[in-house]
Amino acid sequence: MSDSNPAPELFLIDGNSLAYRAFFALPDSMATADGRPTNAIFGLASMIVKLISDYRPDQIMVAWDAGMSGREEVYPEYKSHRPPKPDLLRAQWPHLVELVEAFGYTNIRVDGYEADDVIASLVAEARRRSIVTVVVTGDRDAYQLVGDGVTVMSTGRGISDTKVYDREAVKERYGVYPELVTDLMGLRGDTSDNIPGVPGIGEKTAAALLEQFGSLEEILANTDQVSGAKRKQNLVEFADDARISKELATMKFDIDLDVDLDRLMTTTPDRENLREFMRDFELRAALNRLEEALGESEQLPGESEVAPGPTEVELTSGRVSDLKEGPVAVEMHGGWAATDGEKVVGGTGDTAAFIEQIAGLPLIAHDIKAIGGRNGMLAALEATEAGPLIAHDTLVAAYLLEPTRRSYALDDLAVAAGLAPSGLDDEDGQMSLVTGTEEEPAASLSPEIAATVWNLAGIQRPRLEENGLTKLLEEVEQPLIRVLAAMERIGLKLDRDKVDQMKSGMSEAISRLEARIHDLAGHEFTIGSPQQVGQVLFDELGLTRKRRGKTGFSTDARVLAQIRDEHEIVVLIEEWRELTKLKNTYLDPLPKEIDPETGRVHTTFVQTAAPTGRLSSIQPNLQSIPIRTEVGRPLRGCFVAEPGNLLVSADYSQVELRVLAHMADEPVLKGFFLAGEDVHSATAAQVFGIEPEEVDESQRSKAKMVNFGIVYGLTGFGLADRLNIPRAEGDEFVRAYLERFPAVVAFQDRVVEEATETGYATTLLGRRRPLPELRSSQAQTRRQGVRLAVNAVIQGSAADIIKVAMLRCHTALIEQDLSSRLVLQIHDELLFEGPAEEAEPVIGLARREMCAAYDLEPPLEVDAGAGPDWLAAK
DNA sequence: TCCGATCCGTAC
DNA sequence: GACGTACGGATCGGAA
Repeated sequence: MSDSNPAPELFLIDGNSLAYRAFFALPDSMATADGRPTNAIFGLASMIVKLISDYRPDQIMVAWDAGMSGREEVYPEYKSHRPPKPDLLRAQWPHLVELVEAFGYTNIRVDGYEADDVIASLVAEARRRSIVTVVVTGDRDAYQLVGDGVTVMSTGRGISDTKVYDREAVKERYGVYPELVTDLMGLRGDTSDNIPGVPGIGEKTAAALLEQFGSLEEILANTDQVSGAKRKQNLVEFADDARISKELATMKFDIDLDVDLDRLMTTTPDRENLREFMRDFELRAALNRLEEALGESEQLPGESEVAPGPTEVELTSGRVSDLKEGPVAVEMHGGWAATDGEKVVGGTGDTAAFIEQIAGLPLIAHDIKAIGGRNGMLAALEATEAGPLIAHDTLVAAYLLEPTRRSYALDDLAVAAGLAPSGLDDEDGQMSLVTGTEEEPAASLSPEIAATVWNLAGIQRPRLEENGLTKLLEEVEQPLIRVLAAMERIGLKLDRDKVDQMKSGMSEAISRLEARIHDLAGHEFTIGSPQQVGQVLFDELGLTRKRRGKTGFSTDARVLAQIRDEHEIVVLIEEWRELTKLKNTYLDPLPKEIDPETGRVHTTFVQTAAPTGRLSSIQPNLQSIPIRTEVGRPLRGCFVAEPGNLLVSADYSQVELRVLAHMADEPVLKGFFLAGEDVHSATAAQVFGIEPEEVDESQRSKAKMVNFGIVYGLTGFGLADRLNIPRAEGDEFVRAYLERFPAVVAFQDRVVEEATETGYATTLLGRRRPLPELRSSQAQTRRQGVRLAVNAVIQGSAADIIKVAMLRCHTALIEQDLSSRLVLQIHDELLFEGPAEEAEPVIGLARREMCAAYDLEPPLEVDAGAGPDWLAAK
């Protein structure tokens, strides 16, 4: 917008558009403490606050859909493929209207009409009264309204990035002026509204044609002059579609609104009402910004925990010693910077000196493990006399507060907390500075980042406290950062020669399989394409279709196993899949991960990936190295100890079932473990009502699946599907199991009840997973919530336990002056490497520390072994 | 050419 | 129409 434009007076918001945008842009985990979803409410509130803060408008009006404006009569398919409103959005819908009321602004809906037509008619009215108007929407049709005192503020991917379009901006973006926007839409269509347009004509082509001919009708009248035979033909063939599409995209300016704009322009917000509403929905950040914008800093009860800290960043010097005593927020991307909450110090060079200075200080940082890479800040601090002291990691804290967040990028967290973004781009967890400019070199952002980290930490502290997460953070997750960093640094040796040996002959074997498969199919096809495999198996060869997915019939391993006898091609495809999987996923990529510096592979553990509390492993993922099949298992043997060293593997026996027995206080299940019985056989004996010694392998295997299923939130249907038995039998199994273990049922009920009540499931160590699903109006979603709740508690508690075990093992190794070290964690297994002579003591140490990690009833048990490679160690 | 959705398969 | 949690490879189709 140019400077000469007068200040806007009226903002017209397309409520439907904004609500949907906000809903999909913001995490659906966003909810009040009692579990009511708020992401759309927050998004709309934020937008209104932004408008107030940036423009001080005289009036804001929000229009809502109340029909289709008759478009469905012109074109029955209009918006017909839209999925129904998601439950979590539906739940918020009435409150969106309330929100606008609480602001004291006007909701407007006209029966039978869509929001954008209401807006168009309001725009017409505003024009007549010379009111400068901004239309706020994510709907691109609205550009037709631009001009003559009217602009369109368009919301982008996030709700916060907006752009205001005037005539020239529309032309620049779409290649046409506003009056031709509907012609453009007619040509290109709009998939989101199910408007067809002309095939093969996209935005660029449409704009070029309009440039050339002047209008849609001119184009359609002169198709003979259009270049390209196919395009010409399509224009003739789909001319009517284009006309209908244009009509559908054309907004109605002539709805009888029956509103007195002049009177509405003078309404004022009721502030107390608004505060009450925002408090109820816990929209702290939006409220804070509003208060700030309105220059009223009066604090609300319970809202006094405002972050201290530097709001303006000004470098005072380049020495950390100029900071006062206490925690410092540190940053080291590009340049370096540190702040004590009052002043910020920073510089560009000599990070080594900086590290020296912060050693031993309580540090606040965002993802300290990643700062400077694997041999970065933490490694350097470990090498100093005083070592690192992690007082607060904003990444890990954010994860405990909101374990289902999609993004933990610093600026996303900052913005969500109501802070100004720092300008850092750490989308993929790898922080990098946004592109600097000539005047503003990128490195100069370090001070802003440090200040943002400090402020964010200040907001997180009281929230952690309120949610009982401080102890978990300070005693488990943050200490674990150093352990994980050490594991990543040490890495694990991969024997390249052994991998090459496994690979030898594999390409030839795959080629032979391919040739035979094509031969049997009678033609060549892409075996790697499930779609084409499905066509060959089901359409051409007529084999039995089992399950179907979104796009076609499934060809996954379980289906293939079931139709193995119907045609010899099936086994060949199974073999081809197994070999190509092994080669493409492991044998080919893994050797590339060997670091030339160390000769070892160094995974990265992600502490914030799984909402249950589990770790994940990436680049490479060493938590999914094959072990179950003959073909894959030898790969474990390729991971070896250095000469003179051994690997020690120690894994919990049935940790999740023990956690279940403990938490459910289930006497029979506990009895199995206490008596040292085979839990699956014992379960089978119970469920089938026979003696343990009578249990056959098939019965044991079924009981095993049930046991696993319980941990995952068993259903009869799911079990039947997996055991390949009728639905009724699956139900019967589940019924028989639950009848024998009534305490398990009580436990599940308890978990679900508590989670429904509080909005989250809680593990042994107080880790929380929000479960908005349980409050859904849809039964299917609620059932999913039940499964998630049960699983979050069991899997999450097991994750808690092994994290404690890792800390204990790490500490014990150092205290006992052993040089063996942890190298991997695979959920219930710890892998160590060290001198061969330490193997026995390390096995003992691992057993002790892992068993002592948590006092369960039945107690934890550990199997451990040592060997020159990972396969031999188990 | 790139990116996201989908399917699939590996681990626990 | 998934009984949970991950990561990663391949294909495919749409957008650029």
